[in-house]
Amino acid sequence: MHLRAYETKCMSLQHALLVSLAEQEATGYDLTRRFDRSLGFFWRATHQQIYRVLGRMAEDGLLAVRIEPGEGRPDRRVYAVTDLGREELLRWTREPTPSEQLRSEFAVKIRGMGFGDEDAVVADIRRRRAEHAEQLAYFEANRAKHYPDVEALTDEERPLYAVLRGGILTEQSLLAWCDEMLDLFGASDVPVADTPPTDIRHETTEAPEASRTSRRTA
Amino acid sequence: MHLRAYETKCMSLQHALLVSLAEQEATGYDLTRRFDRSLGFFWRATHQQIYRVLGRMAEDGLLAVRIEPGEGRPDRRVYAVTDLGREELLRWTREPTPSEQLRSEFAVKIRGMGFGDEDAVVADIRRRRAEHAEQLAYFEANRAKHYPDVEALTDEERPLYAVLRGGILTEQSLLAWCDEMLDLFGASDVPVADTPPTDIRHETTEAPEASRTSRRTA
DNA sequence: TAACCCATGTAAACGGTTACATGATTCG
DNA sequence: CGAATCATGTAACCGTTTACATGGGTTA
Repeated sequence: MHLRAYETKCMSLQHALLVSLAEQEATGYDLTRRFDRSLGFFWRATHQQIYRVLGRMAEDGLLAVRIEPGEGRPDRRVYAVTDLGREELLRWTREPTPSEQLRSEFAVKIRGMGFGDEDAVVADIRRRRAEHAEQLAYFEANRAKHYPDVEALTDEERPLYAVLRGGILTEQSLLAWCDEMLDLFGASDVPVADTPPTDIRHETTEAPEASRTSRRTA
Repeated sequence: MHLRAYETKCMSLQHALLVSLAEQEATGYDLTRRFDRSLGFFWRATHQQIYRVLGRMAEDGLLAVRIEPGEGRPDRRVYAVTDLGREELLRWTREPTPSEQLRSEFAVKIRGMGFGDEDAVVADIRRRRAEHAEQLAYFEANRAKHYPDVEALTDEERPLYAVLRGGILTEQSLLAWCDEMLDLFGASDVPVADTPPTDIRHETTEAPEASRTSRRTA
């Protein structure tokens, strides 16, 4: 069978889909919702993109499609990983993952703040601090709920926990950066008002939860 | 004057170029090298892309071009920010910066490791740990050299320092994540060999505290 | 009855990457 | 003499985003 040229390059949505479908077969619609939730924090994708890539993967034999006729609504096209797909998954885990270069418009703006409205940039830092605090609280609540005891993790849970910890560490780091900058630019005296102490750690069982639409991590 | 549709959208390379040119006028070639260096860790761009965007920005009146004839080699096209460009820069600093969704193939791979070669993934974690340690050491050396005293920073230096700290915190966080995962997946007994304790910290000569990224509380 | 969910798609535009091309100068 | 530097570009491709489209079922 032929290999498309781009299969050798990044093409990561494909692998994200393979992982998600290896966990559980699904339709494009299902996957879209999964990407809106747990997986979505680390890899976002729109339904248009997902449908297109699913189609290509099926063509390439990585996925098998089963069509469930729907009355009135369009047929459900349920995708499952084939043997070839599993081989590709195995191959992929064996190759080194290139370090993604971080690309931060925020950092560029900080760097350029001297040429613009400094007060506005400081306000933006404060706004983002609140965002990161909220996201962190959400992750932490998730962790406390699903993985209360690190020692008791099963083999299946461990990778999910690891990824969640990645999110937590990332948010903690961004939050700490914002705090440091607010201190540096002399704006720490303005009350932040909305979020409790920055560093929510492990055993804490309180966790606000609050304004979150999506929950759960499958 | 007309506005292109995409000026209202992200279009961030444009702003990165505005910032860089506001600091110092330059040719496309100069900018390419700048993006390979300091600025490049937070925003990478190839020369092709830079030339294209520079051309468009000049068309739109954000930049002025001065042509210095070169003998033999192509003319130097030196770009400088116009008043309109400075206005755009000001406008940009006043609008909130959308949180960039992080997109990590690495996280996806961790999540899917159960369907692939787990040992290979653990090896990959170890490899990336070393990369982050190296990058962190580089940043930290940079900081020690250029900004040895936080209290003594000038107004011009402060944003540059802030951005560098962002890089340091990011790398510390990724490094801590790798360490945590190596511990979690029971591979910490394999010697890492190359880098000293995770947490290189600022002036603080206090206790190391080991793999922890953020401190502080508002 | 209005809004949202299910479920699929097409089309166009844009941003970014890679490959290819040119040609003089300087340095080891 | 070969490699790297200076300095600019074209062309093609790919991934991603946004807008638009369809149409029945469920719920407030």
